Amino acid sequence: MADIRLWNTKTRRKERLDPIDSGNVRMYVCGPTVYDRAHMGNARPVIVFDTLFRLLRHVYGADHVTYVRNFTDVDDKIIRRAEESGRPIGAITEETIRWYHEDMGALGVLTPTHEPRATAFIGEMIAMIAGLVADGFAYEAEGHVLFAVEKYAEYGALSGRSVEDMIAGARVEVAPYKRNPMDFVLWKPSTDDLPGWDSPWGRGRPGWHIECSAMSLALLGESFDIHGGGNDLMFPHHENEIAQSRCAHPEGEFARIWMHNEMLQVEGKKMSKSLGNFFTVHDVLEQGVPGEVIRFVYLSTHYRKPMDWTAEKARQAEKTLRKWYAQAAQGAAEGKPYVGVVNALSDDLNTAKAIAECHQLSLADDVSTLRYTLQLLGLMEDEVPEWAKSPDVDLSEHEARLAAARAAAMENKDFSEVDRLKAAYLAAGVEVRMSKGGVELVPGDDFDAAKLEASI
RNA sequence: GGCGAGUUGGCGGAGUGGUGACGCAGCGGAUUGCAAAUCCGUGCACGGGGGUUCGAUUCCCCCACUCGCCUCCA
Repeated sequence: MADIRLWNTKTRRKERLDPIDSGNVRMYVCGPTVYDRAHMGNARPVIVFDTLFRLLRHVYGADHVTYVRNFTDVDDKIIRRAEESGRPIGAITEETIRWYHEDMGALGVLTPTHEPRATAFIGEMIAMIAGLVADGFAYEAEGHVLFAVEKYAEYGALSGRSVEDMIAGARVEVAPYKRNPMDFVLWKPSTDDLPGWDSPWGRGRPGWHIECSAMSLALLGESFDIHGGGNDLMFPHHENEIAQSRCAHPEGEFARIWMHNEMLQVEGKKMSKSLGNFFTVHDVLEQGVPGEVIRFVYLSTHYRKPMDWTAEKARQAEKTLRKWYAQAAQGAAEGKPYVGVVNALSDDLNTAKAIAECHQLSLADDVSTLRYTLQLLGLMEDEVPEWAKSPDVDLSEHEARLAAARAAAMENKDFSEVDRLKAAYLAAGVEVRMSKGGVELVPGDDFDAAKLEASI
């Protein structure tokens, strides 16, 4: 069995993955707040952890991995969106979840084992909060329930901060009912016009962080193997999750290995609406960039490094993928992924190295291994994607015509007709291959049948 | 101000205490009527300064620059 080593943010070291139960390897990844289309940045952790999910399934068996990625469907951003649009919250979240599945599916992302919605686990959240209050880790104040960070000595360990330092930074929300400025909300009151659930502290709704603690407990248990997300979540979200879960269940370990991906940039700059470089995944797909190309570009940078999305990278990725797909299409029905790629992925998900190994498979023309390796990487399913298939057209008459013209030209040394035909074919997106062996016409991805007929 | 990440050839991007992958582009060659495609070959880099070491791009320190987080933005 391959030895999987992963960088653990918590210990700041690469550690060997030693599953608590190798018959059920468990991973939790923070999913989206569903109020709008997923943007290109959102897609990075999705692709990164999907690739890890695929590796785990390959190593431990598809039935021995449990992957949980939540939907946050109760949140102030959603409430705001509902107020702005006049649409019901449920309609917004349902629509957004549907979009999410469509867009991520286009990127070759597998559906996780469980995709829990926060609103389906309110009871579990209330139970956990009640326990924290009962044990003195949390307190009620003005309808809110707050976690008292001073009660958890290791608060800040994940992100390398101390409560004192953070207070000195003085960029925390000022709220008079907080005992410590760093205390965070577990439960907050809802007015009648806002979504709310009955609780021991009155009608209200959960704070953001508690859902992940409650849902990971319900679906993965007190201790599980991997917890992932973007590094912007490291503080405060993950720090707060740890505090809640460890205090609620001190006998559990919560997550053993914490993984965080770096952020995405666009053409060297932070993606932002004001810079006009803000794209949703849907936008990019609509522009005609195939999902496999997006995925390839993401995989070409290691997940712990900042990644720059550029049009040039997409162009090169498409070129490479077309070449590989043409080879993979010839692969045998049975095969296995390349061990060099499995090893690269096993070394802290070195996807860039994995792609380099694929180049070697391509060079060696090992079409079957390439095929199953691309499948492991999520770059193709059973078949080559439609967009990468050659247009199904019969150019044999044109080939014969060009061959005849060429033969004649060889005799009389007048190549004008050959050159004219060649130029016309090229203009119509047909690749012209002439050699001693004969003439071959290959329709390219920009093949235009109408243009071909018009110009010949 | 605090915490963290990064700085490798023209571009992208791995990696290592001792001849620095791979891809794209470039250059040379084979091939071609000329090309294209393909194949073969090839030049080019470890931000700056110290230190440890027989030897550092790789370890340590300092500096510069870039970026992220600290505002429930992945």
